[in-house]
Amino acid sequence: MSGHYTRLSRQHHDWDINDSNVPRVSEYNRWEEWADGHCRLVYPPHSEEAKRHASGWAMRNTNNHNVHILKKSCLGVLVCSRRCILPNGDTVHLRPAICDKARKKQQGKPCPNRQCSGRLEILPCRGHCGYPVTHFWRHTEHAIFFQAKGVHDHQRPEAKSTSEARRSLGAGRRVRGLAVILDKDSELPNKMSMLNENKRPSYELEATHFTPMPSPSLSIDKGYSCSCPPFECACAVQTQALGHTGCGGPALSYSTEEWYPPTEHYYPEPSIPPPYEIPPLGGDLFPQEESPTLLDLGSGLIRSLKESPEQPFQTDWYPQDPFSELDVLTGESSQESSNDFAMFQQHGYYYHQNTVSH
DNA sequence: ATATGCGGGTGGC
DNA sequence: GCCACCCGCATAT
Ligand SMILES: [Zn+2]
Ligand SMILES: [Zn+2]
Repeated sequence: MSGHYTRLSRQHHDWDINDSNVPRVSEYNRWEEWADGHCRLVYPPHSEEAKRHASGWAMRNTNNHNVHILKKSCLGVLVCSRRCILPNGDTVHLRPAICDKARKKQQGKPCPNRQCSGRLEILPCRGHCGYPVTHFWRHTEHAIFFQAKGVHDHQRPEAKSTSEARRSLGAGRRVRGLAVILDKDSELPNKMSMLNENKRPSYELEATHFTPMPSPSLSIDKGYSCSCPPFECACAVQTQALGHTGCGGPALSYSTEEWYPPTEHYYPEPSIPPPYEIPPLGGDLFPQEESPTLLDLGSGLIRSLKESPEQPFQTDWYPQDPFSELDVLTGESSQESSNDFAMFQQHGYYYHQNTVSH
């Protein structure tokens, strides 16, 4: 925080969140809700969003055992197991709850598209060497540094505001209005006898949410290298140059004390296939009882174990809550009855450890 | 109830 | 040691 600084008229990220000394910038980036790709941004110390470590992506705290740097990892997106297309052409891409307990309740719920028999499931993020994209936050007197690693290989979840709106609507009272659009049975509290199996989440309003494509951004990254296999990895991608969303802000001049030599080497991996596609219907991935439905979750232990080999990196969906199925999505429609078991195991694994690695 | 953070602890490499 | 994660606990909405 003191001493001399070397002026670098270079570009914005010549620093790394792990550097012992981060630069003192003279210009800040504007808030980037959907920062994607390997990027580094510097926000003003009073930026509300930055102070909240917010993001459009559903990021959860992770324990990196580093009190100076907050680390978060992406939870992916909540999609329909059948990848259905809504009447308006949109797809289901809800926001995974950050709270573990709430997230577990989301899974297995019926697809909000009442014409669809699918169920909601988490599409884990594997944008960083097969692992979830990570965000790092570091505060200094003069700025809040942000660094992301990896390229989301899934659609953007609905905005946080939308998610919150829904939650507040459905939580306390009976879902009305929006939910009614596509939803019908949810209107009736229908006693608690029924499992949330029948109640569709009040996610209908998602139907109008626009979807900006996954994050196909392909670009060259400078100053960043990834050690994962060329195939299947796009960690090194830096969205910055995209006019789109990635990060990258306009030049930001600042001075710093150190600068590490960038190691050029990235993998121009083609974008990930869009998660949204015409519903296979036929050879679907989930033959009905195979999908992580509520019931399945109940006996999920078995399921996850036997299917795990398929996924070298399954982030988090560890079906272990035998009751998650009975409950509803988020506050959706608090069935005033079935709540007892809800208070089962609640945790919210937030992990974070050391910061950025490669 | 859910969002966020914290931090000890485990297990793999 | 690094790192992804588990898990209980605390605080604020
Ligand atoms: Zn569907
Ligand atoms: Zn992601």
